[in-house]
Amino acid sequence: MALAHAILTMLLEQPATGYGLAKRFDRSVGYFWQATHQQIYREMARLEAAGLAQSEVIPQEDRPDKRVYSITQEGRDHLAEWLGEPSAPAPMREDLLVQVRAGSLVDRTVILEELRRRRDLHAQRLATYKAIQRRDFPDPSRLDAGALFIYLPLLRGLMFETDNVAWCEQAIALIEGAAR
Amino acid sequence: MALAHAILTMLLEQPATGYGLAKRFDRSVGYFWQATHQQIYREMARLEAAGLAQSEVIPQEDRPDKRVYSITQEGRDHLAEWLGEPSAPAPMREDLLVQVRAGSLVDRTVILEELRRRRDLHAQRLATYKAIQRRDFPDPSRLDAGALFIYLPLLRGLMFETDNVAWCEQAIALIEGAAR
DNA sequence: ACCCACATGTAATGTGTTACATGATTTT
DNA sequence: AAAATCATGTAACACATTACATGTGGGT
Repeated sequence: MALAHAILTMLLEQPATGYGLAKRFDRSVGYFWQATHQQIYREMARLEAAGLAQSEVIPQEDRPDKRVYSITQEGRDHLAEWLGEPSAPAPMREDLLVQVRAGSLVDRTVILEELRRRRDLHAQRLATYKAIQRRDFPDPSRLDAGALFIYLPLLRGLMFETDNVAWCEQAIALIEGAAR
Repeated sequence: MALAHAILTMLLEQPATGYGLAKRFDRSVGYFWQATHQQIYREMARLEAAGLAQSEVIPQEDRPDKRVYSITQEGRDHLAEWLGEPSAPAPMREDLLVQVRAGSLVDRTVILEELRRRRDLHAQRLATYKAIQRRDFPDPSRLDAGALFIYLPLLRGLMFETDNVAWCEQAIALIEGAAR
C-alpha cells in the first residue's frame, strides 16, 4: 500500500493530474519514489473509490481536458495514521551488484565498461539533485520543520548517488589493479 | 528476469537447495539481493525447464529429501551474455522517505521515534556486514580478481548501511533542533 | 510442550512493467 | 516532416507478497 501513500503525500503539497504526478515522480522526486503513469492512474482511481482523494475534471481548450486530484480529509487522516506505523527497509535488488558478483565469468573489460557507464549515469543524477539543492535550499543550516521534511529525503538521494559514484570509482580502481 | 540471474550467480559459486538459497539471500547476501523461498522455488523450476539449471534429488534419512540445483553450461553461457548487457539502477521506493516527506501531518515525536528505530535497525545490519568483512576479508588491500567480485558487493552494502545510519542521525538532530 | 531448523510446495492477491491506443499543439 | 509535450487510459503479462499446508528431528 506504499504507492498510495506516496501519491497522497504528493497531493498533500498540491493537487495534481495523473500526468503531472508521473512527471514529478519521474523527474523531481525520483530520489525517494519512482512510479510510472500507468501505476499512478490505477492507484488514483482506487484512492478516489476509497474516498481518500477526489477529482474534478477541468475542461481546457487548447489541450485535452484534465482530471485534477486532491486529497480529502479522510485521506489526511489515513496518511497521518500510516505515519505512526513502523516502516520496513526497501528490499535491495541491484542488478549491477549481481553482475559484479558473477564477474569472474567474463573478461574484466566487460565489467569495467559497465562500471564506467554506471559511474557516469550516477554522476549525472547527483548533478541533478545538487541543482535542486542549490535552487531550493541555498542555506540548509537554517530550515524550519516544514522545509526540513522536504530537504531530508533530497539529502538521502544526494548521499545515495554520492556513494554510487564513489563505489563505482573504487570498484574500477581495484579491478584494474588486481592480480589475475 | 533479474532474479533468475541472481540465482544462477549463487549456483555458480556452489550447488544449493531452494531452502538453502533462500537462507543465503536472507542472511548473508541480502546486501545485494533479497528474495523469499516462494520466489526462489518458482524461479528454479523455470530455470530447470529452460535448461539453465539442473536438479538432483538427494534422499536423506533424518531430514526430508532435498533437491539440489546446479548451474548447467547453458546457464553459464546465458549468465555471461547477460553480463555484457547494460544494467538499470534499481528504482527507489523507500517508505521511510515518504513518511518523512509527509512529516508535517503529525507531531514531530512520531517521526523522531521512527527515525530512531530505523537508525538502530540499520546499525544492526551494518554490524552484521562488518562481521562478514572481518571474517572473510581481513586484509582488503590485497585481493585477487576472484575475491574482489565477492568483496565489492559487500562493500556496497556496507556503504549503504553506513549512510542509512548517518542519515537517520542527521535527520534526528536537525528535526530536534528545528524551529517550529 | 513449544519453538526452531530443515525442506518443499500451492493458491490467492497485490504490485509493477510493457505494449498498445488516441489525439491536439508546440518545438526542432 | 518528425519528434516531443500534454493528457488519459486499457490490456496482458510478469513479478512479489502473504497465507496456507505438511512433516521430521533437535533443543529449551
